[in-house]
Amino acid sequence: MGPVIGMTPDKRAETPGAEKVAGLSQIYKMGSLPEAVDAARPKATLVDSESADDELTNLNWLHESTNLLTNFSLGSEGLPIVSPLYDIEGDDVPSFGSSCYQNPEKKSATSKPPYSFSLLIYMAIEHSPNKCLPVKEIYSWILNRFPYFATAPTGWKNSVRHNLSLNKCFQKVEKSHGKVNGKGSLWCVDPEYKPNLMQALKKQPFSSASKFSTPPASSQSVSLSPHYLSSVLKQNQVQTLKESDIDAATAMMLLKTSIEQGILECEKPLPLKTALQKKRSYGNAFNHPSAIRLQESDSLATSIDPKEDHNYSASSMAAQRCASRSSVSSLSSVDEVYEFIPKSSHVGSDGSEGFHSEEDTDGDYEDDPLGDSGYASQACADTSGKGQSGKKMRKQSCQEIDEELKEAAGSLLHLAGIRTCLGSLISTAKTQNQKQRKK
DNA sequence: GCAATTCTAAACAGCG
DNA sequence: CCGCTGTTTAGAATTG
Repeated sequence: MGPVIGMTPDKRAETPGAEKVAGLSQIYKMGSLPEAVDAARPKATLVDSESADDELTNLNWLHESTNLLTNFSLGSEGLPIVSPLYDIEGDDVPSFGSSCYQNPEKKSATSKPPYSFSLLIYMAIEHSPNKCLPVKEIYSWILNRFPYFATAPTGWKNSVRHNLSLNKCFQKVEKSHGKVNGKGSLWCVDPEYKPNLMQALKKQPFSSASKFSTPPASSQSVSLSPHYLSSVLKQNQVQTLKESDIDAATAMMLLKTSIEQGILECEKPLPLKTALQKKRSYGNAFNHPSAIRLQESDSLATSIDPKEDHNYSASSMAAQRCASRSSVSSLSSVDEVYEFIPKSSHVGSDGSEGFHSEEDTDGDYEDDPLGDSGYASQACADTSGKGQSGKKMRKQSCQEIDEELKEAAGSLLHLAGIRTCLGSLISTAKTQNQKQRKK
């Protein structure tokens, strides 16, 4: 987080919020003090960087944070304090900046959000009804939720754009359907990377509470990540059901194969390693034509991914590909999501192993697609010359894939819903039938 | 110490 | 021309 500290002295003098940030960045750096801490603490303590440092070393914050976790889960109004997560959970069509859940961020108006820009963008986009936002809307969402940026140096917008451009999690979608502002594009979250983003979110300070809190079963003190994930899932379900045309044929295939093999299978508690392997090979659970088609498209898309060349090493993209193969399934079952979270959260400190096992043969997996850290890998990217055109091609195919994914996911989700709904009906009908036969 | 990650700054081009 | 958007590069700080 040091960049602010790393600002040149003159720049720091220029920027009004800089001195605040310098102190607060210590808190941010910790990555363990959620904004709830800000809310529960006197602001003076926050601004005092020295005391923050002390707390860093003497671990008092840990004790505090355990207390704060209560507040963290439940706000004063009985609402989860982590509004972005809560929001996604609560509303299909989120309202911006007007509801009660905007307060938590505003409580920490002077503190830098404990989210990376990637996650901020992700949350902003996920909050949008269409899961697509122009840059301006992303700005405003962030501003709305994290007023810190209102006083922060304007460079953060540059950082947002920088992230959008460089981060392969975000796709640029040309405004084709008569959007109002002719300027700029819409930005969406690449569905391939949603699981990764969610995992990254899980790794954030807020969701680190899940490490302390009880499993999701405990209703009110439920960990946030499952909340978030399930809420995103719910939203995706609604979204896909609304937006996608459900291919009946595909649906039947899904009903016969994927659901049986995938969802049913994933409902069983699995050993960690098995679960992880299943995660990796989830594409296998979708061994129906459309799934195969998707996989093919997937590999096609990723194979021409210029970002892969530019931003990330091939090995990391292999991880992305692998993760992406499970993206549909990752969002297709709450059970699976829930199954995944606690395990991944205790697999490793960063939970990165959540998407793979040590036995991976697809390459060296890297779980975090969020960074713009590809700079280093540029050195080994000998195909970086593909540049823009390749990226556009990739974007196009990604859009196509996105559509296909939506369709498939929609079909699957829809059928899963039908299945669960009809399941009881069918079973009751069966029992009734059996009773009649017995008579 | 090093690599990876993240953030910030800046330059530049394209577009409205 | 100006402002916004998007891309790219460079550098600094942090973290594991």
